[in-house]
Amino acid sequence: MSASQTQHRIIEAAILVFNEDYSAPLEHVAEQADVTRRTLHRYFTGREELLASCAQEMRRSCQQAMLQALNSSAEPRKQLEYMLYAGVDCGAKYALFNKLHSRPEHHHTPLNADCAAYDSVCSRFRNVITQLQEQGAISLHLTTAWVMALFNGVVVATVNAATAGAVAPNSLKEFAWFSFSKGIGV
Amino acid sequence: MSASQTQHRIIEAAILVFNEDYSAPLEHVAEQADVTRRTLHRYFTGREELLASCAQEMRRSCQQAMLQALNSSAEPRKQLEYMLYAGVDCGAKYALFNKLHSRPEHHHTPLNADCAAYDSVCSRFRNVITQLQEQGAISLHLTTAWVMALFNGVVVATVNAATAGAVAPNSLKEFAWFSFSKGIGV
DNA sequence: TAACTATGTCTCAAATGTGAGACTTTATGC
DNA sequence: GCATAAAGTCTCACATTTGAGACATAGTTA
Repeated sequence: MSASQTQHRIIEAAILVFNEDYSAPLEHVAEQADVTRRTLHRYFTGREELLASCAQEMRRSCQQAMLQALNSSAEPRKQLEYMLYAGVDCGAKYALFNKLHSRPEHHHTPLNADCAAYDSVCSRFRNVITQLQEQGAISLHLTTAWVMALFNGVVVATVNAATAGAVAPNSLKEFAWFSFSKGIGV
Repeated sequence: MSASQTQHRIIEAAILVFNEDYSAPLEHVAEQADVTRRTLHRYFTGREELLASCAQEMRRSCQQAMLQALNSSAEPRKQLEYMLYAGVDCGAKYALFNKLHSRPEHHHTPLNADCAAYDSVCSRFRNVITQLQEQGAISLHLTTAWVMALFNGVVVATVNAATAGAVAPNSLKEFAWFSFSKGIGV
């Protein structure tokens, strides 16, 4: 196993664990990554540094997936659909990315690259929703904030359904888009 | 402040905090409850005991609300609607109740009153969904597991929207039911 | 007011989590 | 197979969290 591979595996494990339990001991992360705590500490001096790496990875992954979704079509309806698939694909990354940036104790500043990326994604999202509302594709009585909250809720539902194994993985995206699109009146 | 009042306030605070961060230090719970950690420890000898009290309160509250919802109507469609409102009203209690009982590390046993209550609620839920599917009110290609996952996702969405203050509280239930009911094809 | 109760303050010991040094073992590539 | 890198083991010091005793203080009620 190469060094960067292990490092990446630890980050992925950390995102899974912290999404479930933000203050979980690093031992749990190490177990999830299938390494010892000693190895984890060789790559990350502490929780702060690990969290920073997670934040960076979540930003990179989510931003990339969302931008690709937006570039896949010029039609807002398709853009929204692909954004949902992107969120589902990112899974825990997307869930934690959102969770951390919408906490009351989160110190938001556009100077931080992660915050800027979050803002950017939210802004693009809002634009798509606004466009759909203008063309009457989204029920008018729903607010943009609710549509975004629902979007996140649907992603959380897929993450939970996937980890619980209660829903066939190849049906997840279909179910998610069906429920979300109908749920906002598209 | 009477003793039982304080005790209850601590439990409510703990449910809010643990729903956000399961391994949060008890200091955070004390802060949320607006008491000192010393006071918290007078009521609960430790984390385990506090968690047990939370589990009991979540069970009591969720079960009561769900049963009331089911008893409000004989029509499955109405029952489902009231169950969603019940979930939204319970908020973090419902969210954490679910979270804890659907964890892989959770040791499920029907002998435990909390587990039994969870099973009971799930079972009643499944019955309602099955009835609706039989009368063709729910899209046939959706599985029961997905409908339940979506239900939980919508409740999570309302909890987040409420704590973020992004959606007017008096619109939440209406939005939630609109999105959920359309989302499953009712 | 006096007695009682609930809570806060200060303190401390035990438990748990954290970070890293020193060395060994296991993979990996040449 | 040998050199090297990566990961494990054992160990320890330090920080944080946890649980509770001793006592002071505020609020409540007889």
